[in-house]
Amino acid sequence: MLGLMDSNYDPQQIEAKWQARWEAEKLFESEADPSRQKYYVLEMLPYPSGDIHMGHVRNYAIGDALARYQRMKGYNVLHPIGWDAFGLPAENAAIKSQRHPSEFTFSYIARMREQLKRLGISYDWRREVATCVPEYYRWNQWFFIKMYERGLAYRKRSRVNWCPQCETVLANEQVVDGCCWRHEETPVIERELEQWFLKITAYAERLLDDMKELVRWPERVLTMQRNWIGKSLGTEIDFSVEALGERVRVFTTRVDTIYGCTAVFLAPDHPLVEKLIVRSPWPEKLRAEAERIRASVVRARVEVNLEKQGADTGFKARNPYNGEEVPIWLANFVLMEYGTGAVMAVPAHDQRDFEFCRAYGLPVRTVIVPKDSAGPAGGRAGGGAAAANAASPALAAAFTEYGRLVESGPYSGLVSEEAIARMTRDAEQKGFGKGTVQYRLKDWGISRQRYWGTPIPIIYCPADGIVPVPEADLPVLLPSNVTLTGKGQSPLALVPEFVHTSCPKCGGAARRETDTMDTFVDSSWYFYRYTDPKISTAPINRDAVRYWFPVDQYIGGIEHAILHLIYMRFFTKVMQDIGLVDFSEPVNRLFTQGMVIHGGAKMSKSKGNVVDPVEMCAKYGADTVRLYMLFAAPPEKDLEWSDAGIEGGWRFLNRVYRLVAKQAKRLQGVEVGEVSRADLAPEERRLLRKVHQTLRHVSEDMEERWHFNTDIAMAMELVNELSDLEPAAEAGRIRASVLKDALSRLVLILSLFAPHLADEMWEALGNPASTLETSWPAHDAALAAVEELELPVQVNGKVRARIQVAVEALEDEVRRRALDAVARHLNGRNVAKIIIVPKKLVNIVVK
RNA sequence: GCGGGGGUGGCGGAACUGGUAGACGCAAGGGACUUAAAAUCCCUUGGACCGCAAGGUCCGUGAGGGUUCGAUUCCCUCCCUCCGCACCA
Repeated sequence: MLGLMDSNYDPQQIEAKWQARWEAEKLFESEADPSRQKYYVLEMLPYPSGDIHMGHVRNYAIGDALARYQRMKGYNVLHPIGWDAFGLPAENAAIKSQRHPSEFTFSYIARMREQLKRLGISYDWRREVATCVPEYYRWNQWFFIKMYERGLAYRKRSRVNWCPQCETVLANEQVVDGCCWRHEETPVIERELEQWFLKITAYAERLLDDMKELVRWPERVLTMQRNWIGKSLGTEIDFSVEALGERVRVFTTRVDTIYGCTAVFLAPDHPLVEKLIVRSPWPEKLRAEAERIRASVVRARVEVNLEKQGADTGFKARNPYNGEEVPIWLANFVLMEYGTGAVMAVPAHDQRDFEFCRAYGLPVRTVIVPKDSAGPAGGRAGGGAAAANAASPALAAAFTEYGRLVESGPYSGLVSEEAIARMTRDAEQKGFGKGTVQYRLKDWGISRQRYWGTPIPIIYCPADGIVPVPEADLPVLLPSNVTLTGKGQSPLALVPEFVHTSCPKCGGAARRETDTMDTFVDSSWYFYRYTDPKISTAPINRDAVRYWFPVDQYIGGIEHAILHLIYMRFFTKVMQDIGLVDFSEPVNRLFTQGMVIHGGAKMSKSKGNVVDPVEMCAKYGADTVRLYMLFAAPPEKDLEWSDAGIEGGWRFLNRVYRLVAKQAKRLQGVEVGEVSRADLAPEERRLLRKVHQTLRHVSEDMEERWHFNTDIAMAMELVNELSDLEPAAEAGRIRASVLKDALSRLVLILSLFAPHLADEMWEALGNPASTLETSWPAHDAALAAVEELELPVQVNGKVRARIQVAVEALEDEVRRRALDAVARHLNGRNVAKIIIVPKKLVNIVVK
């Protein structure tokens, strides 16, 4: 005799019992098996911050519902978890308390692991990965060296975001509105540092192109990535600076406007600026101007809508198209990091140039008119353009659209599109320019002046220069005896035995790189490691990857749309080029869940609005918490936490428990046979109809839509129906076998959302195995079907009556019944048309 | 400014491909059980109006227009809100 249920629902006891049993029976473990179809469910790995929060619970409850469903559907499911274990928070905590970051990290991992286990998520814990152990990070180093060998990792001096409070570099993503994410009042300043970069820009085109494979990714994420990459087609044009015998190259997407160019603007840190200063009759003054403008660029990163500032260099550049000389100005809105760091100023057709030129009294010359404007056909010089130019001081804004060229020499009369093509070709033929592609995407700066990360495996030798650590010498271990000061300098630089080494090439004294890697490197490939987490001869096991990849479903927060989710795609492409994998995109389907908010704001310690999942589990049990996380909102939307709401979930599970507990004893030994519609009593029919309708809804929803809130709502309706029919069951009008069939299917549905309770009830109904080992039940369309339905009858679109008709009722009958039902609303008017939508409604149109 | 979500009862939300708006849950009110409370169970619950009642009428998915027999759903204009990017040439 299998266990029977107590009269009271005790989630603590039930959940402990089933978690122990699942673990003992290794229910969540899976192995590659080519004879079976696989399904890889992946959730974004958490940072071990100490405690799980509701956002985690939501993420993992979604993943677990899917993992359980796919397992019951017969797939060989891989469902792993790990730890994004390097990072600044542990280092800061360590500085504060004079302990070691690894202490924090590992104790937090242990704590969070227990918390996750308390939730009963179906993870294969044998595959757990922590990114801060040498067995893992050595492969970060290995990837780095592979990239270095291919020219994809390089070193250059560059500007970094620096927080004066933290005294350390911040990643771009740690800069919020120009300020430090941890010191919201502290503006980030710029510093120049030697940095290691990964050449993600070399993959810009493939990152864009392969998006066509990502048909199962949210459009939102793809759009964000597309904008982030920011491809734009344009033309580079050389202007000659005859006074210096130099050329300055500008980038423009609107070469068609070049006859309207009235200046050339340089970024204040453009390399030409120094040469101009040297040759200037007023070098001191120009240098001071350049400094002033440069400072205002820095400020522009903090403040929005900064005023345009500039300075005339006194030099001129010649426009190769019309031979005209225009002044060279420094401008604070021109960025050295984009394009060539120099632009041609066309105030009539670019809003920024317009504002600048107006502020400094530079001329504005119209060379594009609207295509449909009534100017002289062919746009010969004079006429419309002259009139437009005469009026230009009154112009309120630049005309930035495509149009027709005027006053543009041989190109006058062309439309912009045509002019761009022809003028670019001419520039190429005459050798003063070329068509080109620019991206906003910048190379990924991965150097961090921090301790708690992967050491960059590079040695600097006075004789041999930059020398990568040989593969055989990996890993470069992170030393443990460091002093963490948080004072701006790489902590590793203060560890002599780490820094001092010998050159792998010449054996002479050399020193190591002391920066560590951005932790986004760690998370760019961790999901490969799960397929064989212990492999020590290579970063990944190719056979295992071949079987398990691609990830069928990835689930996580939208905040990683252009960070982790683009780095991860980049890494896979590099891995493809190295020959590690034979595909270019690692994730088939991506799902981004909404945030958990409370009192209108994202839960956070600083706002004091955090609801602790551990406390909630102690109060209601994991099943209730998980159920509520799935019920309160569709998963892609933000979810507002509600104390009353979770009470509702708790009440529902109690109702189900009582319902099943009451019947379990008499149903335990009952055989459930095949039922056919014909031999069902009316109340049996009614019950099974609801059962199969619910099952149909949930089955369809789990495949595609994932509106778990509606699945649970349907399960609640089914429970309501069961309660309503309880008297009929007690009176024997519903046979035990039918009732057991209904309850069994309800339990299997609930096992996706409240697995512990489901297994408890499943056992009490006489089943020795877990719900997870049971096949997902098919729904019976005949049983789900309705025989009779209520049709609304509209008159001119307004519901005036409802009629009961048999599903198979003929149109004639429906029409006749409908007309009868609304006779009094027709009062003599002519029926113009009757629209019958089968099984939906009747609409009678009268005049 | 550009790009992308979103706006439905007192609240969270449902309505999947243009076909009964408000499923399910919460909250609220009433009732049953109880000495009482908790728990549980039952009933009511978008708004306005008519009716003793049975029942009925009108309005209603951010606003205004349009297409359609029929619009929360499609089209146009606008408002509000959230998110991302933001002087990218």
